Amino acid sequence: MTRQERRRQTEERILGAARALFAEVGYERATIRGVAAAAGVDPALVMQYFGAKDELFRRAIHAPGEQPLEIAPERLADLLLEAIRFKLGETDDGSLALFRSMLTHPDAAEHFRTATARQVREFATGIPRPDGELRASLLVAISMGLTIARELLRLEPLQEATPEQIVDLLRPAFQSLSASG
Amino acid sequence: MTRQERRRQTEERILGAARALFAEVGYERATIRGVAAAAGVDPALVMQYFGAKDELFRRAIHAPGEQPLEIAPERLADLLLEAIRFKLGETDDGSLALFRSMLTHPDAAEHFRTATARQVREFATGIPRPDGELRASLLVAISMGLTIARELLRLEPLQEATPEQIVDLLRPAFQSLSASG
DNA sequence: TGGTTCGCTCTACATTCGTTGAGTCTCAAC
DNA sequence: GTTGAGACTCAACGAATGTAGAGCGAACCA
Repeated sequence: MTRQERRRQTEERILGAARALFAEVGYERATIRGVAAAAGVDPALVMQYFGAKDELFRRAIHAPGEQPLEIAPERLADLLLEAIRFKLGETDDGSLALFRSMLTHPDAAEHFRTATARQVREFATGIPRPDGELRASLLVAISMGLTIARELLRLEPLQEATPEQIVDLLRPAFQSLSASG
Repeated sequence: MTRQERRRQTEERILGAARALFAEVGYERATIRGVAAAAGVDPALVMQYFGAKDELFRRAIHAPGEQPLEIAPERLADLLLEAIRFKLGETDDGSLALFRSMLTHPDAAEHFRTATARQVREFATGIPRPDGELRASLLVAISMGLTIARELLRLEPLQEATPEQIVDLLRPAFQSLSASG
């Protein structure tokens, strides 16, 4: 194995450990030393590779292949429900790290705000109404609340339910919010 | 003014400053020194009165008159929407402090979990169905997501909308989730 | 094979935090 | 008016954290 490969591999291991730790305890309680220990590496190396804790976090929450989903104006509700069903149960640590930290870490909050604003505008094009953006915001708020309650707070009834069950119950709600008529 | 009154008043001032600071920046970033400064008091006094930071937080999030609302089995949706409309725009710092910190502070998470579990059981009695608890959990998750998005993250379209607008848009969703038929 | 680069570690510093114990000052009781 | 209690402050400690710089050892290039 070449030197460059080994270096890249170590960096990826640190990034993975960081993602997991940020997702588990949030930005403030996750320490450089903790990340380094989880990655089997010296804390100074983390600094050397990422410069600062903020930068490490920024890299950690940056999901690799996050392509925007297509919007068919009428089937928006179904598409969103599909996305939620997919995400529930298999939410990636990057997103969880962002969710976990966005209430206490200003950078995380800002990142989420801009990402959400883009998503809201995107959804809103599928809801041709004067209050389209508000409806889209509610859709985002609802799915955010759902992920937080189930994956982070681990509320019992939600955690035990299957994604299909949840999505079925949520369908009327999403349809009424995304109704274009 | 007697000595006891003055003492009580100081304690209340500290508690108010703590509530506000916890609500603004969360448990980890709020410091005893910060609370003390906001209350115009020495940090040591905060310790003397509350013993530890954890205890201060516990006292800060303990809302004074939080009586459980009555549940008329059929009008559950309307009652919940009423509660949401009331809370939106005038959410107390104690609740915001709890929301802000519950993803990163284990004690806050535990407090929220038990409070929510009780609330879910309460709502579930108004939804006589096999999946009543799951439906109730979804209702809680939705209103939590709404409060977080609007009051803590301050997402624009949500913040600009009036409580009435929001409640109106949410009504079908709540009715479908709390439908007892 | 000798030198140099580079991945990586060791040690340490400065800051900030929660927390503590001694001390000060004011007010109430006798 | 003296005394004592209690509200409040001062100064400091120990631990943890982000961060910096020097140094080590092995892999690469000549």
